[in-house]
Amino acid sequence: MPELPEVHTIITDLKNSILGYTILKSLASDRYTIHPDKLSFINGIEGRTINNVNRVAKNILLELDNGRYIHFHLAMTGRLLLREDTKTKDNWTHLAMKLGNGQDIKYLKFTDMRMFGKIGLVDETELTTIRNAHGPDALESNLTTDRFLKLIKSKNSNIKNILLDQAVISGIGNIYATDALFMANINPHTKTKVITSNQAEKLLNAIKTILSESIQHRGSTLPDRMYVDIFGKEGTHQKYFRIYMKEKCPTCKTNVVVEKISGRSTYYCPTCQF
DNA sequence: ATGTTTGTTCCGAT
DNA sequence: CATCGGAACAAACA
Repeated sequence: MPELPEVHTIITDLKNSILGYTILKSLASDRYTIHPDKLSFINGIEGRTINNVNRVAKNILLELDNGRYIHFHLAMTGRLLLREDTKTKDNWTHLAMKLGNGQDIKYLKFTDMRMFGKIGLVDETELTTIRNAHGPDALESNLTTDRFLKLIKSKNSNIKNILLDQAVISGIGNIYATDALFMANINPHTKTKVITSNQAEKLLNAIKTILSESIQHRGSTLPDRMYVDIFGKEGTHQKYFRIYMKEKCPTCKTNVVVEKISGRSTYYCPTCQF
């Protein structure tokens, strides 16, 4: 699924494409769970204008002119697609919205093959709940090494798990956690309690560097093409993966170890990461 | 057929 | 009561 850079790309493109557009009509599938329910969702969004688009962790929020927000989470296989007309048939479409600004018409669709994602209409209180469920954003400028160190030591687990825990620090997923640990020369099994301040600084820098690079590359699209931007185009950061999906360490050519950590494929170099 | 998959949440064990 | 780790959620592909 989309991690922070992919969601960031979607948010940026949406801001440039649909601000000031009104939701003229919407069509929702019966197979998908919509919060609070399909009818109140549709009644709550039709006729409303989109005033802003924001990201909270990997959540996408469209701010409406009635103080409420359309909430999307793409999970593993969700997509938001913006179409100029209705000719394109997109598989697994669970919500389609007709948008207009008095001049032109656009169609915004939410599709999700595996249906782990979320569609909802939330108020300010519910948005606060979503915000409070997440730790600081990985790219937040006031996230210092000291604060990062305290955060990762707040739980007793291995560093790979902690990086994926959105309640600790938000925005990082399996791919970027894997690459950041390689860049910081930290073995993914390392318990956070033994991580030093120097290691934390190096890791935080690696996280910020990798996420920023990926944003420059408009995110990563894996061979299954599950992530594409709102125009249906692939990202290019997969060309710049450091160790994710690699067979040999790019630094020392040792065979990369692939193993599951908490059910997620983790790649690391047994020589360079300790 | 079996094993994969970019995420999150819930439930059981400790 | 808090914390941790694995299973489950569902579908397509190799």
